[in-house]
Amino acid sequence: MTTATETAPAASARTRDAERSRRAILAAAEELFAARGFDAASLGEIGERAGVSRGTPSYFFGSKEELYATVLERLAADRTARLEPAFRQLSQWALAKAPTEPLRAVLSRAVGAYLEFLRERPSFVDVIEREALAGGARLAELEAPSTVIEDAFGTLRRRARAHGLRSFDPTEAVLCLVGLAYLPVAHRATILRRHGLSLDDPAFLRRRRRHIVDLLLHLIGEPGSGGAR
Amino acid sequence: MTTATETAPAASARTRDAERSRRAILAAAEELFAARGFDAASLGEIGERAGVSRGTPSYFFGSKEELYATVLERLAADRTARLEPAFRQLSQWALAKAPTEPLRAVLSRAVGAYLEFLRERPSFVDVIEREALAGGARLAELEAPSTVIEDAFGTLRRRARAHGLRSFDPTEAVLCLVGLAYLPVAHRATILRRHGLSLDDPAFLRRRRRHIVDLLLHLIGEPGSGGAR
DNA sequence: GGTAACTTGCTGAGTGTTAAGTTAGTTAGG
DNA sequence: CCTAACTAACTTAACACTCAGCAAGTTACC
Repeated sequence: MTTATETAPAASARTRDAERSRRAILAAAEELFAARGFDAASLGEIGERAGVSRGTPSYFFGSKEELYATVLERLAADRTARLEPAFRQLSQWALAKAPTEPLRAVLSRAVGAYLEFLRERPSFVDVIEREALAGGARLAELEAPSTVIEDAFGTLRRRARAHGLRSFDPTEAVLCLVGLAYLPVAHRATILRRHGLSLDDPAFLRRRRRHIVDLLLHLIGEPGSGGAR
Repeated sequence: MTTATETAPAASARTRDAERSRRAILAAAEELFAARGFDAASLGEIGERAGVSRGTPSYFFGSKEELYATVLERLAADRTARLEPAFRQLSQWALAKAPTEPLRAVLSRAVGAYLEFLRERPSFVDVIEREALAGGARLAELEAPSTVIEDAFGTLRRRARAHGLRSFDPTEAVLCLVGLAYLPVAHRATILRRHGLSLDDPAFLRRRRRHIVDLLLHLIGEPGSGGAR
């Protein structure tokens, strides 16, 4: 499995670019940490996938541990950036005196953003799953824990009475959303496959989104949450 | 960290008992495969925890792979044995012409059994999570896939009209139950801890059970599922 | 004494980290 | 403009370690 770089030495641009190398190493590390876990992902393979040598990841990031921390930070930042718009709209809906939109519409966009993010970035789910299995110590070291979802449901809860909602527990809402959204991604290779479902099927994702919104509205206590599918 | 076995050679009963050793090895292997995963769990440590030597696990189970397969089989069998009674009652409720109990009661027992099993046997959840992360190839090799939950919801769906239930999708019900029940166990070290919750808190487990039953009844379409908490 | 139930020594493969070596880019001085 | 001096960006090699699997040995029990 040797790469044929020697046979094409002058062709491809083999220029030195630290930023490019850093990014390539981070991307490779994210994939491999997600696929194999911290211990089983070797710096050699990370370097190989990034197109650099065995020692380069250490050269740039100091240690495997620091490289991993950087991967975690990038994942958290990307998640926040992706979810913030939709979930801030949810908070704003709750804060409005007379919202112009139905709650279902705003909530559906938030759930949709979450599902899309998880689907586009399965590495995120895998790394988080592995963190959970490892005790979550490294994840807890993150300084920016990203509470976008918690904040939105917290605001919604505080303004529940004003909108005729139940006095639901925001934590339960978070557990509900996360549980239902994570599972199909985390278990795409086991449970989902056993039921003949796939994350690549848009119809399944649409159903799942509507389903989650339905359950959340029921939990939150939106009056019109029952009825036909 | 050497054990002081040499200083007390004759005292403890060091009798030879193949069946006892097998069981001890299986238990140790389950714990370590759950805690560290297939690759990172070493046969040496498994032997140490089981009170035998490095080579004994291989002696009894041939290879690490076969030992792992045996652990998987035992987990699946234990799960089936534990869930079958409660979920069969659910099927029987659906098959009955005029059930004497409300659906909520039977469903609550089934959900309760599932939650209790997961809580008592976190190794089960961890091993399954690791299987999902590893692609689930080894899990798929199991000959007895254990469809207790699927069967119950399938029967319920087939008899839905007779009980005034919605024509719900049984797979969605499974995903809902599994997602909501797995998450708190799988992420006990991350999400749960961050929200100050613990699986050791009986009140939390009771709330969770009621919550899951509520959402399932809503999904299934039980008319009286709404209302006060 | 014979066999099942183990234990111990060995081997080859693979790991993270470090240190030394090498090469490409950059810049200052003429 | 040109080139020598310098620095940043890597590569290669070595070290100390762990592991699974095998083979050979040892011990306990019928």
